Parts: sequence; structure tokens; C-alpha cells
Amino acid sequence: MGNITIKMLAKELNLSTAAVSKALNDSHEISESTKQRVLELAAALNYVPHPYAGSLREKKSNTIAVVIPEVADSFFSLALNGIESVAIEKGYHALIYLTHERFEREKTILKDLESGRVDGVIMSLTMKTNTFGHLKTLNKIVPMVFFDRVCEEIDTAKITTNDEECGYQATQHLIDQDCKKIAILSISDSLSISSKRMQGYQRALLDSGRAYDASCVIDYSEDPAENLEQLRKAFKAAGRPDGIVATVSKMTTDIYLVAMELGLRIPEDLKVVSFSNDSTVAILNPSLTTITQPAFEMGELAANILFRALKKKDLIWTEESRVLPSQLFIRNSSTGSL
Amino acid sequence: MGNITIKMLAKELNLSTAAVSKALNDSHEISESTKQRVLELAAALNYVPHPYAGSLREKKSNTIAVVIPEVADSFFSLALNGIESVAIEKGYHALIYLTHERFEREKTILKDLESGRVDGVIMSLTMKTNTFGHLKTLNKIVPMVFFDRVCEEIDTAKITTNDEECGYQATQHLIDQDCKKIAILSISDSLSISSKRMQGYQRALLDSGRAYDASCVIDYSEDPAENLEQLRKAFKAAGRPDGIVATVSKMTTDIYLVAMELGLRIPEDLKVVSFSNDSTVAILNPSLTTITQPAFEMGELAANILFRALKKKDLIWTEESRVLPSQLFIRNSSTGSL
DNA sequence: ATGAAAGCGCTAACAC
DNA sequence: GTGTTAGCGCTTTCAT
Repeated sequence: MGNITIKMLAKELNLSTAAVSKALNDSHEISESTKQRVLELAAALNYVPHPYAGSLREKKSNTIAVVIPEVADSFFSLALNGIESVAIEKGYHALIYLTHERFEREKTILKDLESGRVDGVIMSLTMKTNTFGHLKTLNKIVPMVFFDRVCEEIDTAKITTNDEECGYQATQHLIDQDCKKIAILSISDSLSISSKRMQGYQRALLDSGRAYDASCVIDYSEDPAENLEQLRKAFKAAGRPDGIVATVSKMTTDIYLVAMELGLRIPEDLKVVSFSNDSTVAILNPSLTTITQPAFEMGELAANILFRALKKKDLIWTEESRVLPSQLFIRNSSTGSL
Repeated sequence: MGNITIKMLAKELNLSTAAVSKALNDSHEISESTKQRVLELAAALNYVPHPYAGSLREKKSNTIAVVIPEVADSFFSLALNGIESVAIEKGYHALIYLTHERFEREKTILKDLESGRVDGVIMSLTMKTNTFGHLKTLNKIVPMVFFDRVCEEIDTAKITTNDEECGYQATQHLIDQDCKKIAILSISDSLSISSKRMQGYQRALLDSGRAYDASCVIDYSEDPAENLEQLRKAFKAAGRPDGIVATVSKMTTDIYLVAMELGLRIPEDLKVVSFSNDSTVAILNPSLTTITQPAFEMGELAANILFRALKKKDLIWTEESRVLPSQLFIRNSSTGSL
């Protein structure tokens, strides 16, 4: 660990630690000449203040935690990017915690964060998070901002996109392309973004006078083999879907591969729309129609709100919540123009 | 920040803080009965020890820093994933710092890390890092492990892949596919992985009796528009390449798009091999032949070595260096089998 | 303008 | 088996 301390500087300069500390912090009660001397020696000795000593006294760590399900995912990595950009700019440090979609991990991590390790938390829930006690407890101790997979039950700022609308748009787009039977890939029963996307899907069906068919819902599974099997079953069935909305980008590859395997052509036999932030969507075979979230901006915004709140305590949190629009990009996977 | 302290527990229980501390740490010099009492109250009051107080005393933060160029990148996000997995398992916390390929940012970050904020550092250099003083300084204070974009000048553990060989393999593969003129996309002049891949490329050319042609080297630029322009120029030239090795995955999309734009068919007119960890390579149009690095494992290994070193100081660092093999996956972008 | 001293929360000698 | 004390590195009253 870092070695050279204020005490050493003080001794070397025949000053008190107090004087050195004040000089280092450019206090007005220190003469210019001593400030000079202190600063010079500090630079010469390569003095770097020990952050944890300061934190202990000031009860302020200048550190935030980012708790997300996964980082090897284009949405979350872009969001993290946005968060980190703001953090560094504001002089904060970011601890990263991955839950890997495990509820238990989320609870353990949040429990640790009650310690005072961080001044604030930015997070996105696990797919399986269905109780909220651990969130409520932490939120009493430390400011939290949620993004994307937010917790409706907690009274704090939340950054989301227009999920219901996007579910609607994606579905409506497939309806416009003459799809007769539209399946949807759903990620979670408990997550609000998931149910919102599902609601949009159902509303679109209803608006065009179609009945909601529960057999059209394919649930995402942790087990990749299981996912492939689900898709095979769905695509082989007598009344197989001719359109599919994937609310989670990681299953896009599976859809393409299973379609290929079964000789289903995209988009002729099956039209696909996927929620995705992946940069390769334009060069897929065929290029993929997507709902794309403003991932970087969501991260940036979440961080900005958190840091603003960290400055002035008198913030009305929930009023800071924002809904950023996602965008539908129509490409070849959902149109006839291949 | 966290509020309930050992002092409070002590008062409540009519014990000294020392006794409480020992009880909490399950010391043998404390009676079972008091341990019980302490543990119960701690649980009831939801006591969580303040990490920075401990760090200050123990001169140990249980925190590491991960310094990488970018996180919205499949290689680095997978590596981060590997690092975080190990860290959490060992009870460590991971601070994440993104350099965004800026040398200045790298220096600033490393300077801060001299403070004792972390017990160790895992990092991958900027494309532009060409002096090493900041690395040497930090390495004297805190153990460092490099991965992928390593610094040869520093005497510590380095996790790499067989970059020279991979450059060779990729090039040889294109030669085997009858490519007459093979271009290479290079990322940096100063990075050792970059020059190794380049060396492999040159060796393959030489082995098949070809001359190295400097005009075949396309340099990666920060500016996306500039990159596209470079590719257009190269692909339009009279003696345009019929094969290309991309040593950096982010330009794959550009290659595909420019080829499309100019009416060049992949693989018929232009065969492509790219270094990539992207999960969508199999469903690109056409599917992409890749050199794929063991990203997750590299992160895991780097972390394991670091944590092992943190335990026992008597470690011979350089001997811990490891070269993990990358793998060539032949797909349609480089073969005739479309 | 500078110094002495206390204290942030914790642990580790060293008493008793 | 439990308490007293000192100290990690820093800032901040409160003297002087």
C-alpha cells in the first residue's frame, strides 16, 4: 500500500501534520510560502493521500457501487460505460458487482454495501428478484438509483425506457408485416420491464382484434440447451409462429440457429424482432430488426442523478425518474426485402 | 454511510470494544456465552463492520483495480467477468477503470492507485501506451498482473495468448484458401500483441515465399469515418486485397459494410478472418472465421495469480506468466462453401 | 500563521 | 476471559 504520509512530510518540514494537511488543501490560514514548501516536498516525494483515512473521518468514500446482472452483454456494458464516464469525471470510483442473475448473490452484495463502503448504488435487478426487503434496507442507508430492471416498490429515482410501448411497436410491426401468429420470448415473471413489454405485446394483439394465446409465450431458461429445445419445439409445432419478438438479446443467436437447423427461412417463414444493443445486428444473416435502448445514456443519466443527490441531500428522488425512448430499427429479419 | 459500530454493541452489552471485536472474529480467548450474546445483538442490530476502518489498520483494502481500455467489447467484458468471478469468491472487491484508449487517462488512474486504495491491479494497456514510467512506479507499490495487452518492460506476471502464432495461422489459412494479396488491419505500433500478430503475418508470408508489402497494412484509427475511408480506399485500389486479417474485432462490421457498399462478395471476392470474441459471429452474413481468445479464462487466471501473490509475498512473479492458446474457427467468411 | 489534540471504526498488544 | 490503550492517516476544532 501507499507509504508516504502527512506525518512524514510534517517531520521533514518541521511543521505539524495539521499545517501540512491545511497546506495540501489550500487553506487560507496557511502562508503562501509554507504552502509552496509543502507542495514541493509532496510532489518530490510523490505523496498521494490515503483515501481510506479520509473516508473514515469524512464519512464519505467517493465510491459508488454498480450492481448489474451481467457485463458480457451489450446493453449492460454500454450502460456501465456511461456510468463510469460520469463517475470518473466527478472524481468518484466505481466498484463493479455482477449478480449473474442470481438472487442470492444480489442479496449478499447488497448486504455488504450496508457497511459504508460506498456513498451510492446504481443497479439493475436480477431476473429472479421477487422480494425487495434487501433493497429497502439498503435504500435507507445509502442513495440508490435503478436503471432498466427497476424495482417499482422502492421510492427512488428510476431510469427506464418506454418498455410497454416498445413491446407494442415490435408486435405491431410484425402485425403490419402480415404475421399471423406472433410468439414472444419472455425473460422473467417478476421483472417490471418484462411484464411491461408483455403488456405492450398483448395490447398490440388486442388492438388488431387478436386473442392472446398463452402458448405463444416462450420462457427464457438459464440452461442454454433447454432454450434451444424450447425453440425447436415451438418452431416444429403444427401451428408454429411466423413472427417472434425476443425481449432479450441473448436468444437471438439461438433463434437464428434453430431456424437454420429446421430449414425455416428468416424472414420468409419467420420474422424476427429483437431487443438488442449489439453492434453486429446490421451484418447478421439476415440483418436484424431491433428495438434498441439508449444504453449509454441510461447509465450516464443514472450516474448524474446519483451524484447530484450526493451533493445536495434535499432531493426529491422519485421526481428525478426518467423514461428515455428506445428506437425500432427495421432491418431484413422482419421484412420481405431480403 | 453505515451507522452501527462496535462501540455501540460494546456499550449495549457492557463489554469493551476489544471483547466485541474478538467475539466478532471468533477469537478463542472469548467465552462461548459472550460470543453468543455479541453475535445475537450484532445480527439483531444488523451490524456490518466498516471496511475502511479495518483497511486503515490492517493496511489491506481487500480491493483490486481492473484497468482496461474499454468494456463495451466482447473480449474485455468477458475478461472482466472472469476477474470478477474470482474476486468475489475470494472476498475481494473490484474497482473498474476504463481508459478509453487514452494514454493520459491511464496515467491519471495509475497515479491515483498509488494511494493504497487497492491491494493489487489487473490491467491491459491502452493502444497508445508507449512509455512505461507510470507502470514501473505503480508496480513498486502494488502487485500488478497484465493480461492481453501486456507491458514487456515490467517484471511481473503476464497472461497472454499465442499472438504470433495466431497471426501466422490466420494468414496461413488465407494463403491455403488461395488468397493472392492479404491485407492486415493493425491496431497499434507500440503494443506488443500488435507487433506479435504482425510478425506472425509476416512469417506466414515469408514461409510461402511472398514478399511483405507495407501497403497491405491498414492502421486502425480512432475516428470511425476515417476507418471506413481507409477501407474504401484499400478495397477500391487496383491491386486490391482478396484476403484480410483483422487483428481487432471492432472493425469487422466496417469491413462487411464497405464490402457490401462496393459490391465485393465475402468470401468470393474477399476472404475475412477476424480476431473476435463476439457471440454473434456464427450468424453473421456470412458467418465469420475467427481467432478467438480464451477471454474469460485469461481474466480468471490473471485474478488467481494476483490473489495468490497477495497471500504469500515470496512469489516469483514472472514465473507465473502464462500463454493460453487462442483458437481458429473456420467459418464461411474465408471459405468457398457459402 | 501554526500547533496540539481528538476522533472516524477497527484490531492487536499487553495488562489484569 | 475481558479491559485498556495505542495507532492506522487524515481533518478539524480550538488554542496559541
